[in-house]
Amino acid sequence: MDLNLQITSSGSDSYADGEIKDEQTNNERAILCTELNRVSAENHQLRDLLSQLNRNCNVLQMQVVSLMQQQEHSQRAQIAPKNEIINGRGEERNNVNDIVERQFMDMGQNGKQVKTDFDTRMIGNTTLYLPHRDTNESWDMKRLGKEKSQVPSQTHLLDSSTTPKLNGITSDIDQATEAAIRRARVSVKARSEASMISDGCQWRKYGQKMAKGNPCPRAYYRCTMSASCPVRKQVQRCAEDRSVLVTTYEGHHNHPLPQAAVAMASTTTSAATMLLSGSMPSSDPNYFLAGAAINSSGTSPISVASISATAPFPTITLDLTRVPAPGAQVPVPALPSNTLPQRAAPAESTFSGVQRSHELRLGQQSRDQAQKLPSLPEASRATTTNFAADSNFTAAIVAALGSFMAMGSGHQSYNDTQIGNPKFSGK
DNA sequence: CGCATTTGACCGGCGC
DNA sequence: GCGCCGGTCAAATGCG
Repeated sequence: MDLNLQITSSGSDSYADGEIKDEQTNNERAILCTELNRVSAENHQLRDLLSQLNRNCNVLQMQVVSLMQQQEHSQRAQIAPKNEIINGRGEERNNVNDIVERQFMDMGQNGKQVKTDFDTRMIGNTTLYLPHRDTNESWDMKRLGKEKSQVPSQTHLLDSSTTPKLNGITSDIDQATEAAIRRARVSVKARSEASMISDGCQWRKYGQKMAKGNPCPRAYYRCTMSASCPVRKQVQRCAEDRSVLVTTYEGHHNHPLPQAAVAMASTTTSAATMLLSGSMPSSDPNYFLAGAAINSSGTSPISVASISATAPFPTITLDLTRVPAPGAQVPVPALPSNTLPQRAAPAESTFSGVQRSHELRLGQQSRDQAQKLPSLPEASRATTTNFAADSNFTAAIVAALGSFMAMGSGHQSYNDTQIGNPKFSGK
């Protein structure tokens, strides 16, 4: 206002007009810059908030899983507490959990230091160790179970796989172990007509080979969410059953992951860690880790996860084709729908994994036969109980299964190359 | 035109 | 040393 008065009182009108316009332009520019800065700052804050919410969501998901496992265990312990005491399984489990907890402790310089990295929360009798809110924790989630003195403690260590460092914890793992973990592999077998299962990550195909003993070509992908991400995966159709897609993951991500990808990444890392924990019997070439869910007839166990020592690299296989799980009924917190990848899904290229497996069975069998399948709660209870022997890995597997089911509603694979499809010519 | 995929070449490990 | 095999590279090709 003052400026206008001064200018209008000057002698040169044309000069004054030009100056006024310049001043107005400068003012508008300054205002716009200020506004832009404000919006940028607000945007930054919102992103931080969103990131924090995602982390909290992951933490809560894993806590729910863990609590449900504990609940299941409590119920079973009430049903047959004597059996465990008589056959000594209770003691054995405690030993296992001691090992798990020791593994966790070993990852830090000492347990005390590790624990001080977390806030603690009490839910019932369970102590939860959460990452500090005010730090950019590379841990998506850590959880320690009940105190040792109580019935089977469960320790869930979820390597974030989303960041290069684990804030003073990974730094204590010697490099050889880290290298070994990188070489450890996790295979996922799932029924899918799509060329690739949706795991929430973005992949770029960098090669394809015909592998010996399988007429279907093997495709090689690398993660493209970060330029330096070391994660690779191989996708190949099963020779025996070409409706089954075998996806093998290697390495862990060194960048933040979308929530939809967290479960799989966690599974990979947890499996790798577990594989190297020495918990598997050396005498067994193929050791069925867990998931020996007994079906309703009580005859044939359904293997869900197995460890292979015969493969060139330590490999754990999750066989989702055998999980008799209809859709969303698994007692696993399905990921919220808003965590689904944004890419629109075409009609047919959706991964349905477990769900499709079940649908196929229903399509091939009569209703009566289908009803003979183990009911889900029954099967999952057995699975959960057996998994509890290695709870570190349990939560990750369960989370991965839940994630798959949540994604079953439709997500396009990153590319639509048909692996093993007749129209696809191998090398 | 830029980017993703394809595919032949290349490399290293392993067994003989 | 040689061949086989799995894995990766990179130029060519295709596609939107």
